[in-house]
Amino acid sequence: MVFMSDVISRNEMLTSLRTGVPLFEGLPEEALQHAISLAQRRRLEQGELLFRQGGAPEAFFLILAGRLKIGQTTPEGQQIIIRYLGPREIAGCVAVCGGMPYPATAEAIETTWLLEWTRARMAELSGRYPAIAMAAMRIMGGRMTELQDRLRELHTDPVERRIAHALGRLVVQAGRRTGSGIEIDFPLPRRDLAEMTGTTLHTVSRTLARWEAEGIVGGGRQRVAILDPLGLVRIAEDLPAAS
Amino acid sequence: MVFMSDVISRNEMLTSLRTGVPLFEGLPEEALQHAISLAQRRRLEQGELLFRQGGAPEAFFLILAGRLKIGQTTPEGQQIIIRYLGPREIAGCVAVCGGMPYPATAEAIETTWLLEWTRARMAELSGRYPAIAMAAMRIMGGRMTELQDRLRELHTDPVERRIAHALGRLVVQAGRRTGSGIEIDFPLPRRDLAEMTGTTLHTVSRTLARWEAEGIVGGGRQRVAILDPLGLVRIAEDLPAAS
DNA sequence: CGGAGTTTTGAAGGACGTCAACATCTGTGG
DNA sequence: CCACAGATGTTGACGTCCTTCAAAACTCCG
Repeated sequence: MVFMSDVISRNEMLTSLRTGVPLFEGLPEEALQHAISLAQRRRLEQGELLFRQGGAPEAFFLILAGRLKIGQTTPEGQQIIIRYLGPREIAGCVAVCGGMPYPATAEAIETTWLLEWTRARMAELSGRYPAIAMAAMRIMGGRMTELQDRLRELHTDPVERRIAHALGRLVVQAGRRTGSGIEIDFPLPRRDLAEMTGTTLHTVSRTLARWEAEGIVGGGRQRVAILDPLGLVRIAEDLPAAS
Repeated sequence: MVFMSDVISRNEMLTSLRTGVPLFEGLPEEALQHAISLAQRRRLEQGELLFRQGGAPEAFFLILAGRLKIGQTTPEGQQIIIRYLGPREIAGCVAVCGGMPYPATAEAIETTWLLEWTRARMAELSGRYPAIAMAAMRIMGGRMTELQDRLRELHTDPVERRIAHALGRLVVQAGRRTGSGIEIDFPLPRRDLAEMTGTTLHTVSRTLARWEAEGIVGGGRQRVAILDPLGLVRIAEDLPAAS
């Protein structure tokens, strides 16, 4: 990955951002250059927090490389994971666009490079180039839809289906083909999978163990690989076991 | 309510929309007039659907009077309620702003008056007056935060606390002072309260019966009134019973 | 090799859903 | 005005999915 170097040229960065970045969808070249010229580059080590739940919305981020975990903590210390964010995705949009405190905490789960815009600069940009504001709204709309779907799942589906759905989403977002199947491309402890699906690590462990015996998933410590994607879909959608 | 008449003047409507409508926050008078001149007025009877989950995003709405229920249905027919929307709130923003199908279904639970903008007109407006786009983003941000909070609740809180939280939100949104307490100002069957909190009408019934015995809530068929708001907060926040 | 973090597995218990029956209210038509 | 049907709400008994509690095995890293 080109961003892994601290000394890449602006040109290299521009090239990689020109396509596949939802935030810049449909944005003219000149606007893209202007936007990037207003950004700060920033590096975050594994375990570092980018922002904290309840903190003032100071900046808005685009992930160049690495991965963030967005989570919420209850007053009692319970954690849940709202979502993971990877390269080309944005972070902090709810707070910065809405002018409210960050609703969740963002932690780097691996070394992460970001572009950072202050709130003022973001406002300036989205005023000058409406396409950026439109794109941000599209992104928020998509995330909102996903949240609604998860809310429904949590209401209506048993644990097993929720875990299957969560893995399905992770495959789309961070799946990497390997010889025998598709692997989730970052360390994913059972504990985190539990916090994504509203259950306990015990139940996740038991469920994965059963699936492993059935040849649906594999993997080791903090690793999950899907060996039989169709089998997983069958569980997620509660279909009868096709012979 | 002034809107209850089908024959109100444009001036009357303008006056009522000038303040307290989040969508028009900080909008200059001229923009407000322009926006309203582009809108269609529309009336919906109780039980009618405004839009359907999965439908193409045709229009964007501002509620003048009445109330909508936003819900999702699973393929198996299970229902959940995402939220209620009342006067001065907007509907359809996720779909229209994001250019995606409506993620949920909107049903009028009482006779409802709306302003309606087509997708094209909304795009035109938010391009011309960035303040409208900003306001829409603020609103979406707020709703997203609320969804995240509910997701966390559903993961971490027992049923009783979730019902208490749901009632708390309804009080803020649609509470009406009465002699003895605060009443939720629209018909709210146990069934709906269950679909808001991810439980069954049986559990809701049992819980409300217990609270009624403790003097915390009251009400009858499709009616809920909060008699002891502090008691409800105590349950929602899991505080020790203050003497 | 030791220690911390992660995962597995078993057993017990409980919160809440499911099933079932009944009560209550509302509106409709005779 | 009453009877009836249908929707809504109440309540009890029972079962179960999943959490909680507990302990041990495994893995990684210094």
